[in-house]
Amino acid sequence: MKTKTTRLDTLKKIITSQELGSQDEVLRALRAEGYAITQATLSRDMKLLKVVKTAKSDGRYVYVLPSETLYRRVHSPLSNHEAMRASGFLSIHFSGNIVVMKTRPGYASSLAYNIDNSDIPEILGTIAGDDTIFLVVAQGTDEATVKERLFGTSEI
Amino acid sequence: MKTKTTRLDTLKKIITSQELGSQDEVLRALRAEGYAITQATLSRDMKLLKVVKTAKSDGRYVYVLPSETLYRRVHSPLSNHEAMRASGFLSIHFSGNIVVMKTRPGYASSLAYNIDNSDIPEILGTIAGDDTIFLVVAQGTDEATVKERLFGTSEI
DNA sequence: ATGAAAAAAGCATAAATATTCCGTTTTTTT
DNA sequence: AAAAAAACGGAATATTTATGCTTTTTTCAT
Repeated sequence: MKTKTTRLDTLKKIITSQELGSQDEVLRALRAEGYAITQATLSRDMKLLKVVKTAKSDGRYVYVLPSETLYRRVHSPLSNHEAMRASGFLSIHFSGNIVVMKTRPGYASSLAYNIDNSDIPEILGTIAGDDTIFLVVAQGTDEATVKERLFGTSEI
Repeated sequence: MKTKTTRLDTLKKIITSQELGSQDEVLRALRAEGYAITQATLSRDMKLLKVVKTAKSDGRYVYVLPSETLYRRVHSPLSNHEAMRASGFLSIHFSGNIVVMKTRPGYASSLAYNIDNSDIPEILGTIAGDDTIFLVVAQGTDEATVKERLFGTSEI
């Protein structure tokens, strides 16, 4: 389907899953997914999605989605422990029905995005900052269950 | 007022206090504060500070200082009440294991950053918006303890 | 289905931003 | 204190991004 909405979804997927530093690169990624648009349109799409270009510590630039876009539903199951590490995950702590996850700086929103989209019933919702995610879990859910759901094992 | 550090501080101040949409505008604001630099330098400064340009809903662009970079260099051990005031702190309220702090507009992320870096074990994590910070504390931690840790006294 | 109106997207270009290539200053090392 | 190394920043320029204008496509009310 080549509608604008699916293109925007694809764009979001591309931006969260790859580290691209210019609109031309993004454009190529979009082409690879079957969306042939011009840079002008991409610029407008990005403005719409409020995508920002930010500097990484290694001197390169990357596009990132702001947390507003966190609450969208796309379909991508959440990954295993390896993928968690790759996603900047650092630590997890529990306090009542709140889970606090720490990530490497800048990684919180994309990880939260993935968690959101993994549709784990016990996880009611997430809020992400720059390097911290708050996760509200259903009443009565215990640590082991959450870890099991998130990582595939409770041994974290 | 001639060092790079003070210039960066001024830049941060300008970016958090005004809504500027192009480096030229920022450049003029910097000139008004006595820093005559070129766009090239500003671009480098912004890269350093990880400033991002983001779209507002009204179609304009604004520069934003991400919380991660906000206080990398500013290091105040927020221990006393004075320091808290200087950091924009307004109020604190408790609800179970969640603490809600209010700050003057724009100060939340910097204060949260300082709290994060103070490594208080009872505080599991923080998330900041513009003038509000959510803080999750470890189960069983009481108000007095949190205040003691944050302010050096529980009399706030 | 048809024409009017709105939305979307392309093209060309303006505007904005990043970087290369130096000369200069500051800091560090010996 | 001289030599070496690193940091700084400007001018010019390359690169990137935004947008005015126009055409095409879609939507919607008859």
